[in-house]
Amino acid sequence: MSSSHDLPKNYDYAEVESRWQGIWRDEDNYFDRTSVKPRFIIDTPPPYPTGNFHIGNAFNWCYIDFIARYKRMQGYNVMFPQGWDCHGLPTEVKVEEIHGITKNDVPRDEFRRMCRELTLGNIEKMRMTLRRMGFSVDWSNEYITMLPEYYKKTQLSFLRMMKKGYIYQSEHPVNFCTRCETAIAFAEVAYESRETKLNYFNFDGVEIATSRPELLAACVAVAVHPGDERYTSLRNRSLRVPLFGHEVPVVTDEAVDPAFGSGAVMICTFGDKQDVFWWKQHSLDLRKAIDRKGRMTGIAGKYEGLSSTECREAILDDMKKSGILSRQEKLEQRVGTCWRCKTPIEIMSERQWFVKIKPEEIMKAAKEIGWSPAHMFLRMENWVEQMEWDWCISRQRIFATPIPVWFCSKCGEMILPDESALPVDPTGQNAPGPCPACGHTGAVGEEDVLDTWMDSSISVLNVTGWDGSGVPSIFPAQIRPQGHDIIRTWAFYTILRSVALTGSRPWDEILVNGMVLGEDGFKMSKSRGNIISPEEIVVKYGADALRQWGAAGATTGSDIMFNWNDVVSASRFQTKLWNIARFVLLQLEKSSFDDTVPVTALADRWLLLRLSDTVSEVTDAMECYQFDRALKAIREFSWDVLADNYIELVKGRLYSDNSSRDGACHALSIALDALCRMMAPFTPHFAEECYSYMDKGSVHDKSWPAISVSDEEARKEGELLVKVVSEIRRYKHEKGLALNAPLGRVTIFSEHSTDDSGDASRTLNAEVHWRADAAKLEKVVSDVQFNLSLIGPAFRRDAPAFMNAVRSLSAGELENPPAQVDIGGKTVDVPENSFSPVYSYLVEGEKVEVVTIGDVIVTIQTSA
RNA sequence: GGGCUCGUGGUCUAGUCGGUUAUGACGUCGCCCUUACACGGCGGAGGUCGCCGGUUCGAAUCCGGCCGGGCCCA
Repeated sequence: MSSSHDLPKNYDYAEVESRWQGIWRDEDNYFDRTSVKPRFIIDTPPPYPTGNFHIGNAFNWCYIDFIARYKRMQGYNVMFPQGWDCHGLPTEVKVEEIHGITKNDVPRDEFRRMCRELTLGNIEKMRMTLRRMGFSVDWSNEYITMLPEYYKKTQLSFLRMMKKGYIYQSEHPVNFCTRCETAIAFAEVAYESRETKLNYFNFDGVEIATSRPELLAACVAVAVHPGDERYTSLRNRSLRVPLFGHEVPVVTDEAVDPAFGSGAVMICTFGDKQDVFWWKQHSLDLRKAIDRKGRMTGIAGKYEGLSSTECREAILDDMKKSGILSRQEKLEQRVGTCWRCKTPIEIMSERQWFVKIKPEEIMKAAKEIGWSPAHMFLRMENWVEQMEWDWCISRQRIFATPIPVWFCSKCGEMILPDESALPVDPTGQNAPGPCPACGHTGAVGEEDVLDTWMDSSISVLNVTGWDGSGVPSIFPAQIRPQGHDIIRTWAFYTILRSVALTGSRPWDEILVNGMVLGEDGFKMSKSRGNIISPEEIVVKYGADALRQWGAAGATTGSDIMFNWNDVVSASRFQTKLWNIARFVLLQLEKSSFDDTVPVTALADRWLLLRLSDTVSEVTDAMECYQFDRALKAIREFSWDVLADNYIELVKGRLYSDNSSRDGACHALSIALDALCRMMAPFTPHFAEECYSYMDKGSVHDKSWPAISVSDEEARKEGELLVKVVSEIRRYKHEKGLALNAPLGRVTIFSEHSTDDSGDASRTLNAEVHWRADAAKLEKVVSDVQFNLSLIGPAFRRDAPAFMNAVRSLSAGELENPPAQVDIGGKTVDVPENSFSPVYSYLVEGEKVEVVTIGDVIVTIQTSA
């Protein structure tokens, strides 16, 4: 195949990446349902098809792809599916915008068709980005939640959960967005700080403070603290609501804060969650003053039809006119808003569908899952512990999975479809049969649709093949990778649904990634103008450089700032590695070598030992999903160990015809092979390109490197060799010599006799002698070095005294330590190896320069 | 107000179940175009590890308090 003679001098990421993307086949990444290999199933987050796969998605997918590729190389049968979570409001709004209509201008079916069409186009755009990033997605397991084969499973799961008693219908206060005209769940409420006014007014003789005067018509009671002396006379009385005139009771409740406002509170249905609590607690009336569109209702009398803001102004005006408004104060408050459109939410009592939350059940499963990083589990725990209301799953929208239910128009009995008839759309289809209760044949289809989390929270059931007939044999999945922003939604709902439908946890592990921040350290947003798209980066530096940023930019789980520097340095590392590969491949091809002989030269053994260290470090890091640690170890080995030290050491041998060349070639070929394999999950295109020149097929079919060398002698002597070379480089630098300038004679006195195969000599351009005998130098003990990790535990508070005693020993005693020393009148044993002498060397006669490396002496005779 | 999390050279960042000289990148300064690489090599400068206190022979690391950022929730 390719010969390295064709190796281009520069690495052209754009050409290489698009070439391999054209060569790789989708089938290579398919999950094999018949395989006997251990399985590794990933519950990939299905993104919302906005048409724009943003950098936060890219970051998340980088982690997934690192894992998928690594696991394949470790022999797993990997499923890396790709889903699309289609339903929801943003698409409806976009369609209304594009076609210049509102959802009610066209038939339901027509509106859904428009939404589907837009969504399919957006999915196609996002697929392109996924491919351009080199993600090894299993396209045979792609799913699109708006298509019948998926949402019939959503409907099936709904029916099953209803049968098991998890789903019920009831009138209950819910969070309601009056702009979207739909109920939303607590998880979809965002909170914003804002300043409003606290209005004090005369409420039938009692001063009341309220921030929501527009709800006066919905006032159903006045509450005071039972111990509040100011209001003892009010107990068991009723008051007349100003402007409206209806009578409301006075109730007492511990939850009233006497210090807030006037200490008397009006309870409305509903101003906030506390009102709901009181309303239930005291069995109060229900007065709906605001309708689904945010307009005042009939009970608001002359204010009927006004928006709540208009009504607020009008009521305050009227209060002023009638002289009951006494004063207004500024008030800081956190107001709940719709997370999609930021409209303040209202709490309204509506007939809705709910899923029962069973905190113990969810926590039990959540605890069985391995959380990385571990502290992310606390977010789940905190969320579950403070859940007060059940999950409202019904929405008053159109583009969503229909709730598969009809109601008998005569007796109101619920009519359910047969599971085999799914999917169904009750707004466009007749009921499956007569009413089971009264036999009547007329029925009305449910118009409400399901929350889109009802679709996406069964992603793992879908990919594992759940069809209601039992728990799939490949369930649960092995891992859920996702961001920490959706722990309380997607992770929470998925656990809930898995437990409800299968009785067990959805995944073995969950890996939580951080958020991507802009270069300025803030969340990326249009208004800040700090958005950077994956495409933009890929065009400038390539997908592999962006992927390296994803791996090395931050420790797993923490937020990551986008940073061009990291992308640039990633790209430089590729250039460096490309040049290393080029050099190695040219050497390997220059002349044949015998790769069957054992590697014997010191430098070669040292390289393989360091490679073995690197493989175990990288493997360990990958197993813990610490991608930054893994890539860092690879970079250090490549750049520092291999390029700057090893290659420089063995160039002399490589350029020779000597048989000692074989060992170096062999070591280089092992190192390059292993490096390509370890880089494959991170930079699949780059690794494949380098590997292709080795004529061994695709690197992505290869197993993860397994190199295990334990050669402590090579470590010790190799480090010395490297250290000698680097010290003499420094020496040359200090003397103003060029690094390749001839140096004369270098003698290394080390107690371990070392054979470096002449590598040091050729590298330093000097005559190098290794000698095991003592240097003929005057050696003087000049200092002492302590081993604190030994002295500390042994002496505790006496450690300083011990060290002082040692310092005052004679030179001879420092070299041959006494068995005991006196410290402050006490005699203590001297632990072995607790200190060692530091030597200086005095030289007589010849002009010899001395460099010391620990207890090794290196002399340099510059005059030839 | 509560929970979680972070604060490390100019910038970003690793390390955090205590141990000798605190990691790397970018930037910066000096020397070097040595036949893989100047997107390079070699060498240097630059840090009170947010502040205060405690535990300890020894603290970036453990404990307490404070200051400042972020996220989530009331």
